[in-house]
Amino acid sequence: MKRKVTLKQIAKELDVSISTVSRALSNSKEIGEETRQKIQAFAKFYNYKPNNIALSLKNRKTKTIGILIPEIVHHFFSTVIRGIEIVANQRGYNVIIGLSNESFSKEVINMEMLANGSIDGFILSISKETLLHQDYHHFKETISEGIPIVMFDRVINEIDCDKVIVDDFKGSVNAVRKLISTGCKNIALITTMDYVSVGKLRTQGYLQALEEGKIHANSSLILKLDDSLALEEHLDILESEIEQFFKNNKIIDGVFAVNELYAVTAMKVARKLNFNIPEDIQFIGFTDGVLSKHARPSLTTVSQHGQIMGEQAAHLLIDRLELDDEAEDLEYSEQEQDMNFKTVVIETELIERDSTK
Amino acid sequence: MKRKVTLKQIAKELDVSISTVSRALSNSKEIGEETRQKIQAFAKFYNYKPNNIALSLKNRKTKTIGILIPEIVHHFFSTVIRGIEIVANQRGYNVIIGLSNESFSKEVINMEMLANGSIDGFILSISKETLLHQDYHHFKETISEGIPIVMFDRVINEIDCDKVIVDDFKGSVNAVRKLISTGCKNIALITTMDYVSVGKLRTQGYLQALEEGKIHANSSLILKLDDSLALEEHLDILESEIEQFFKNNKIIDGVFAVNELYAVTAMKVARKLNFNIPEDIQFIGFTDGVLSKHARPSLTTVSQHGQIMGEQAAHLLIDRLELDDEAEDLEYSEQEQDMNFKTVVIETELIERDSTK
DNA sequence: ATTCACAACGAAAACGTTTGCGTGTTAACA
DNA sequence: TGTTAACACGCAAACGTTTTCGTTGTGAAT
Repeated sequence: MKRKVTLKQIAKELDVSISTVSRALSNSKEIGEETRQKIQAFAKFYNYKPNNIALSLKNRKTKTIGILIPEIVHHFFSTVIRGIEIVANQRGYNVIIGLSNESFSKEVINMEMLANGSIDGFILSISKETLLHQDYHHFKETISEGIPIVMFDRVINEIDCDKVIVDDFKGSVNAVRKLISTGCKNIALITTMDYVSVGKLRTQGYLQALEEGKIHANSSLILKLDDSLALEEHLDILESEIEQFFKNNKIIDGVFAVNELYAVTAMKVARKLNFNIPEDIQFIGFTDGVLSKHARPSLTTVSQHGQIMGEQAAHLLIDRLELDDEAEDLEYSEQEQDMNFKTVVIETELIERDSTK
Repeated sequence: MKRKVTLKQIAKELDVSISTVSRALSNSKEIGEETRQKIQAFAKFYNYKPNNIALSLKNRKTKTIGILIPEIVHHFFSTVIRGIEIVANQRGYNVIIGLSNESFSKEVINMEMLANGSIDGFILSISKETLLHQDYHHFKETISEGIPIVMFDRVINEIDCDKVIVDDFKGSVNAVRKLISTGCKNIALITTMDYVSVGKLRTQGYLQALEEGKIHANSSLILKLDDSLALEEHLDILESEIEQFFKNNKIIDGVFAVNELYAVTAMKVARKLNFNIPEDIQFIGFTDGVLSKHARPSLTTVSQHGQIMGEQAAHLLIDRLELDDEAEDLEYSEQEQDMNFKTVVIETELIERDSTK
């Protein structure tokens, strides 16, 4: 078990000073040709690699970014992570992951844990519980400590930082427009309780499209489901709720659901009730995942382009981190006033499959 | 932008030494009651938290574990990560993630990047390309540098380290037994090229079960698919390959597929060919994911219990890390001979759904 | 012979901690 | 009054780097 070799050891072995070794390895021309060669050869032989932790301490930056998300066994979130990881790696950063599991306290704990020097900045999506409590002190504190944050998907206006979102409103409008244009007259909305900002926006998009299409919104065609129903265990309850909903509203000829699971489940129920899809009733779901692609019939969806969101978020964060660097060099840090936060909006895309005409 | 406060700043402000501050905060009774109170109050007020990087450097351990996997947009792998994260957090560790994207070089780069002090140990699943090349030098080097590795799912015997696997052989035997016991006489196997160890084992399990059931293995009933066909873009090719396979072998009345996607796609094709499931033909897939649960009909699967695998892997790694600590304290590090590596085998579970009788 | 420039290298500080050891003060004891 | 022990605290090293600021030694120019 050969422990990793350090500058000090090389220096001792070659009977030179630590600084000489350091300089030789960085090809400084202050060091004589001969010694440089010797040191480099020795270092290569012993596979010397500078210790990241020591570098982090010295440079006061870790070159790693913290990702904080509610859940990882989730197609959308894992896609975002992939996007972040790709860009981070390209630009020389690592990613460290924290899961809030939709819990406020876990979000706070994780954040504080990572904020103590482990990371240079955060990319995060807010947990439902946090959105419910509307307690954002941990975000504010982190930012005030000089650690930049980039929020994606589930964001809040209250916090000043870079953001990456999709146009939930526009995406929903487009989806419902599609239903209208293919002849739907009674379009149902299946959604969650709307304390999650994106849910609210999707509902508004639905209403907007109806209005445009001169269709009177009918509140009995809106099914608001408790969030816990999204959990795997309650699949049967979810189905029966939707079944009841369909039975109470036989006129439904189009369904827009705010997530994939709701849409696919609704399709399943509709088929059970002997509806023909898409002839009798059409379906569109928000968020494109594996389920949509393999459902029968395959589901038309509004794609959020998770990977692109992740890539953009990573770029935003790293840009800011490296901009901060320069600012520090130039002693500019005083001008904190106009941080120039950006909000990048990713265009959604309607992926048409067999659940619509 | 209030930068994080350090011991030095507190010391200066309160006109005591750094060591006094450090001791006061750790409740050392070497410090007088009064000063201790004063320092603690001050620290709390300024929200002092020790800098993780400095601690890591001092303690020569980072309290973070590196996860290295081929892909993250993948139900099984993300489930494992969740398991790891839960245990890691419980035991005071963070997780940092690297994706190899099934590429050998990315695996090596990522590994070297993290091995330079960023992590205390690895939990990883080997990329396909690495398995193909059979080049394992990076694992060996990492281990020889004193960084422990825990492998899961895709493991190799050649490397001495802790491992967490499922009994792919037994799981497959059970699955095929199930098919036999429900009357299948001509059972097909849909698999990948078998340089991935788990694929080979699953094939062996299939053959074993056939033998037990006195069924003569028929090589034309084994469909070996190129790995690239698993990619999303080639879904249609995948379908047509399977369709051809079915048409060439009309006697098939049971299908065992080594992954969820193959099984679900095969079901889709079978339905298209007007087979009744499970009356005419039954299906079982290895690996339980979202697809299986929501397929029509829902797919009977062999669950690998990814989360449990992750939890076990994390426990194995952290146990070893903390055991190493003691060893160091006791100057025991010499006895490197018998490292006592464990291989934990997670029991698979046959989750019966509607694709089997 | 003296100065000077330059090449080649070393000492030490700094990043933020923890900790072994040393030291000064006080109070108790003989 | 002198010795000592307990107490309360400071110094400095160490973790592994990078980098600023010296400090040598050598050859050339004056």
